[in-house]
Amino acid sequence: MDTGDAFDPNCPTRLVLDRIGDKWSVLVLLSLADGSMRFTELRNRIGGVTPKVLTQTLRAMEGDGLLTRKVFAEVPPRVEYTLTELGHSLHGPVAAVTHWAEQNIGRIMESRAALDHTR
Amino acid sequence: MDTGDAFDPNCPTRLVLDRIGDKWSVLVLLSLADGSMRFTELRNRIGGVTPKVLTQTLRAMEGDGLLTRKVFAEVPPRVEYTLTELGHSLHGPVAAVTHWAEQNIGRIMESRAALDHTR
DNA sequence: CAGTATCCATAACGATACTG
DNA sequence: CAGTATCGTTATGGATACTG
Repeated sequence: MDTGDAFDPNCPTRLVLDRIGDKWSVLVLLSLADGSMRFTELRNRIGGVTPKVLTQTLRAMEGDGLLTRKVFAEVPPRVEYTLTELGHSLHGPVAAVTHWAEQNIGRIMESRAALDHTR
Repeated sequence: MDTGDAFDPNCPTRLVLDRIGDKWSVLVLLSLADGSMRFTELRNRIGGVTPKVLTQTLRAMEGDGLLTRKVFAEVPPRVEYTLTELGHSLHGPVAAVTHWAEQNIGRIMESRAALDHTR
């Protein structure tokens, strides 16, 4: 089995799960899957995210090599965020989870409601 | 595209991602994939988790219908946690992500180190 | 346009001790 | 055995205002 080291505190699973666990990284990944976007484009596409948090998310993903940040020396400034090959390769697995979520959210909501009276 | 509603605040993606985003849910899921386990078994298998947090995790997953909690009226008490069909169905997508993590953790670590001098 | 800076609220997580 | 209770720390995310 390849799940053994998932219980190691230093395991890769933890690191990646921490990344996709935050609210915004997955949304950035899905947004950029179609192509490059600028900061404000991302901000508009992903409703509810503040610039501070979006910046944090982008910097973290850049640090992990999931995307690149390209600054154009223009006025007004332009910054393009683009998924790397590594970032694209994560899209498939993440899409599998989001697809599962869409398929099964109904059952989850039913379970949440149904358990109340048994507790 | 089926990613549209991922940007809806009430979207299923958010709910599921919040669940697998916490440190322990995925480890519980992976642990129970092989079969039922008792509370203390889980606690020993998943190093570093406190009883309080493990209980919280199990209750949340039970509420979502991912696992069942069966209490045996015995002395000493025995409680078995078992993955539901729904829980098992989530194992595949999650395993895809953990597998990706194991395959690509090396590149992530390299990126983290390489970016330092460019900032 | 693309961010930074500052402050704040919350909650996730952990340590420890105790109980049906 | 399988939790619960209490307390404390820290990390995350958000609101708001300002800047190169």
